[in-house]
Amino acid sequence: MSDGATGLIGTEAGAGPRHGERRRGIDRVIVLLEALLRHRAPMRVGDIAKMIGAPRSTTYEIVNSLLEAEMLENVGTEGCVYFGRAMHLFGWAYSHHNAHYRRIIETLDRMAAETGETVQLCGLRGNKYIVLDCRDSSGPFRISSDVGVEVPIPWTASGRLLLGHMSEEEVKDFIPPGDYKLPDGRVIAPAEFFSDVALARQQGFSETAALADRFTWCMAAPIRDGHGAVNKTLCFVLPVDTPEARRSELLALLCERARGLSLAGS
Amino acid sequence: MSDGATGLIGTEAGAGPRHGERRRGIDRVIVLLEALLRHRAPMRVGDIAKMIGAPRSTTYEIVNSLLEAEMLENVGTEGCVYFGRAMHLFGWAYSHHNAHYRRIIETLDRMAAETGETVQLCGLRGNKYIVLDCRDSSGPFRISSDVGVEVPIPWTASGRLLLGHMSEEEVKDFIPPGDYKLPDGRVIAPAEFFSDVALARQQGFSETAALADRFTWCMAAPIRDGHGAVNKTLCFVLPVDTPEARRSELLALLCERARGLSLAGS
DNA sequence: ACACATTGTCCGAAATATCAGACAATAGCG
DNA sequence: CGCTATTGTCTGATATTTCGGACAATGTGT
Repeated sequence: MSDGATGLIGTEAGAGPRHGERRRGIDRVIVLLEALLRHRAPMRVGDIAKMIGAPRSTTYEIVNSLLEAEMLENVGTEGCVYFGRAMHLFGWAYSHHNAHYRRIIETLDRMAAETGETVQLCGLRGNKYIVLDCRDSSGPFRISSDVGVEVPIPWTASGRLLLGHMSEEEVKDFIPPGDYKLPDGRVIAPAEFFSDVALARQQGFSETAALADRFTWCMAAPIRDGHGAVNKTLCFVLPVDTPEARRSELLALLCERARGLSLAGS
Repeated sequence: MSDGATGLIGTEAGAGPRHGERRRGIDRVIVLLEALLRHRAPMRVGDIAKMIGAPRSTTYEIVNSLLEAEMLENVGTEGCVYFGRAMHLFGWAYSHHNAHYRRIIETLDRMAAETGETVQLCGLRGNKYIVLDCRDSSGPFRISSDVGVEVPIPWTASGRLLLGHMSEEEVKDFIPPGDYKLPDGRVIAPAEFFSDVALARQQGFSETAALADRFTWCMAAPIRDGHGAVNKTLCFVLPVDTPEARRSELLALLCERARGLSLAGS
């Protein structure tokens, strides 16, 4: 999925209110949509209610309103709902409105076509890493990239760049201790991660191998905003056994394109 | 944009309530998002309030909540807001969850790459036509396709297929009389449109020239669901002077791919 | 400088949403 | 079949949201 992570990070959207605590409908809507995104699959209304800690009748009311608006839609025959067409339209409006983002999308398309590899646009969401957009390779090694899935930052090449503006202390406070444990049980020493962050900052790119996914090699380069800040990265996700010469070539391309997408002043 | 229409159809989302009529926050959210989608550009909060007929303080409250949730984001320096990153993530979840939709997206990609033309997935929204997804051509004749923009049905090749399940009477009642007037002032006779619908139903495809846009030729083929219903179409938007041989070739490809995307039972 | 318009926030009372629970219908299990 | 669980909807009173208006600050135009 993201910088090669292959597992769904199961975190319940458990920020439900104490029993009886009233919440505005709007806040319920927001929590419901977040929970559904985290779940990544259609859910029954009763389960949604349990998941977000809302009364069943309220949840039905909200879901029915969102169904009517096509922000949700019914899926299958067992009373499940998931995101609806309207979300796709809103999302398209978001991603195609902004000229910069459009350039990013075109770059993703071009790079995937030119190289036959998986290309991703990545960023942070809270204290987690996410893939924001992706063009999968058309080659035999297909990475299944889950846009929007939250992944622990230390698992990722991008993460090492995206925290470059933070001091060691700040990074330490930002990342939950449990996030240093990889999917296969290995643990990244925080000190090692901090020096990776420093190295990425100095080099202007970052590479990781077999962290989130034992079979992938990930490389990331920063896209800088007008103030020099890095809040998005451009990444390749490669088979771990990609020859070094090929990797060098791809890294050079990645850095060049990311630099091209960086805004003036950087 | 859609089946070649080149103008933004300015319709105010003027279904605001009578003054003083209380509305739930949720309903306000839905109306606000719809209005913003119709507007297609960032708006100031005061203007949104006017547009949807809501009190300014309520609108500020709602916008602030949606900003916090990243469903909206600030744009520029003049207090404008537009859709936010969370929408993109919700939309991606929608369009990549469903295996059928994923196949459609892949087909769009492939057809655009193979032909160098603009390919669209189209459908209805209420009594208007919209482009649901699109892959623009990489050639010199770039169609600017606005996914989500509502367009009068008689302006489009797809529209002639999407109403195929309706009787003449039903079509007549469904389409507002003003929708037969083209962007350049010409008027389509309803009787002519009805027979176009019948012909499209019989032929299993539809072609129009220079309707929504004087410079484009549009062809559409139906994607049938498991019950044989047509609620999506696959389209090409071509330069109006495309040679007939080329058009025949593209039409054959279009029909074949649309058939391939149609679900069993059709 | 002045006048007017807009922005973002705050306020309080009337309107009503939200909650917890109930009900009927349906589904699933032993 | 009986029992339990779940679903979708309905109910009414308390909690609180929504509305219209006000205020201070800022912006715009003459």
